[in-house]
Amino acid sequence: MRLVLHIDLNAFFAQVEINRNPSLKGKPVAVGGGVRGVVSTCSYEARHFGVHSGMPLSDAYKHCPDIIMIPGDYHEYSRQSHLFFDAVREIFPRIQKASIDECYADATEFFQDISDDEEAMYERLFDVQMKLLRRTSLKCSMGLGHTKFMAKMGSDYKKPLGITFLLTPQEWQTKIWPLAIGKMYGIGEMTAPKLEAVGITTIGELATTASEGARKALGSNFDYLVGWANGLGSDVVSTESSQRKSCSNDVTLNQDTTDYDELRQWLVQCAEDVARQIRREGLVTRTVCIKLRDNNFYTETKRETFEEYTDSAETISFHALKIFDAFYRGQPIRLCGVSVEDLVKPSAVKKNIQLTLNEALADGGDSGETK
DNA sequence: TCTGGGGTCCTAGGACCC
DNA sequence: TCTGGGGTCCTAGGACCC
Repeated sequence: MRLVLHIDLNAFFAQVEINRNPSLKGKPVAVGGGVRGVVSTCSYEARHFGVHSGMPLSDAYKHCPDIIMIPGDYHEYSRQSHLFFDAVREIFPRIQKASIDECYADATEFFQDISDDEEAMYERLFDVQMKLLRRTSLKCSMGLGHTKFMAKMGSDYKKPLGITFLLTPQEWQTKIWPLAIGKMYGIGEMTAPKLEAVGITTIGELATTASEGARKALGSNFDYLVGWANGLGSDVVSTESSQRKSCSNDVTLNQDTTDYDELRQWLVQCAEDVARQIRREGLVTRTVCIKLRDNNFYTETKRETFEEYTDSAETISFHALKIFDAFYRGQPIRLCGVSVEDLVKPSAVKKNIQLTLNEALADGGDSGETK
């Protein structure tokens, strides 16, 4: 059986901020901002006050009036993420990045000589954790199991700096089965209440269910989720970095607006940002989508697919505005944005691609900016 | 001063073609 | 003159995750 390790950077953004400003150490710190923003990540001290990611800033201040709010520096987080995972890769050559702050590693060979001695394995993993901490000043927690799902549940089990083994059915059933169903990766805030309504409140209850109600609540996801709850699932750590499929930029306005021209200007700005990003990455698109969220938090998306692939800001803006004109009805808008889908490398496109002259010139260069 | 921003995957239905 | 079946593409939205 393969051994899969999941590594999760604990309160990653907050850690980065504390590392570069040690006076924040031991204090309730949150990364987040904007007039109508939410907490992106917060320190464990802030969590003691009940603050958590996704919480509106106004609520965070209510829970913890002294919270130190820091606007995010995502370039820096991305840079440190790369440094961290480069360090991981030196120890585990086969890793699969799952997000900016977590990855899976194939640890089968790493433990090959001691795979029957959990104590020795634990010590070896603890050494890795400390080595990574010394090297990057970043704390991580780790989970070890036979599938990616098991490893993921393990790294979440104890934070920060936790190490959790889920290698035997006993470990799995004593540690994971008692957890609330909402703690299961893959069960979100829409599905958890449905399962609770049919009497399934823990992961163990899902694992052993024979309930028709549960089958109905989960629909086509029933089989694999019950499998996961029983420790089944994929153990394939895929090392190739996957090509991104979409790129988006949206903005929550400081105040709701019905101003047609203002909304158009925001959309153009979002379209330009998206075009800049895909050009930087050497990608082209043929589907443009706009998103509008109204004052009731009702969100609509509309998209259009066209013949020719493009990376032109003008073309993307043109389509975004065309869609907007066709369906905006004057309701107060709190968020608008543009995304592009069907992203591909130009070389993968058989049909002729329309690149503007400027953008074609910028293609090999550093700056994708035109006009 | 309720509810960010950036993603992924999936589903269902309609249009269209043979 | 009453209506198949299969396949693909496109669209809109749901759910989830960090």
